[in-house]
Amino acid sequence: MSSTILAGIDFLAPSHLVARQLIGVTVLVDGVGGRIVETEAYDGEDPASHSYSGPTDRNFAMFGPPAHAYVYRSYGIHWCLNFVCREEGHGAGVLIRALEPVTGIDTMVERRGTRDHWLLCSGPGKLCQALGVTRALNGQSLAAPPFELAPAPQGIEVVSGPRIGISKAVDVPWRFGLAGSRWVSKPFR
DNA sequence: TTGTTGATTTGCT
DNA sequence: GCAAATCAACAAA
Repeated sequence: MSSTILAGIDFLAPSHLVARQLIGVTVLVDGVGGRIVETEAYDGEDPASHSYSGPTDRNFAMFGPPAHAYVYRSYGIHWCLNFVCREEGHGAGVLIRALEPVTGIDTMVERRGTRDHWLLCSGPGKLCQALGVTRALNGQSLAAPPFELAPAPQGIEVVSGPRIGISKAVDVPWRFGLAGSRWVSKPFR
């Protein structure tokens, strides 16, 4: 029960609220990670969400307990990391789109094969490669190793806008980012 | 410099 | 068989 609250965030809240609160939170995977600067929210009534059509072999983690990880393969090539929420019994989650590298940068550079720090985590696929996220972490609790979450600092400014890379419900402004951050995958208006 | 296209797995029709 | 919550290589100007 109490395990649904991590880093000061209640993962039982609606996914767009969780997405907003995740901005600025520091997340580490096996000691490698950084500060979240960009997220997107998805819920069970969203045509763009994987959970829209009910549980499948791939997305069952989204219908599991909140504050857990949902990892899926995108376009057959990349991994994408989500934090699971629960919204009135429907599958819901928050896609981690970008973060600012803080800890274990050497490891990220090695895994990504680039020394350009801008390209380490500025996108969901890159981020997962940099942090070593694979399907082995699907369904894992965010409260237990290798995950580690630290609360966001106070007074940060969050901006929102339409989501990216989807073809449905494009107008829903459920993309959130840290205002003025250069680490996002695409700048906000 | 910007724009377009290929790669590859998974799930649904 | 087709489409997808992406990324990076390559072509053109």
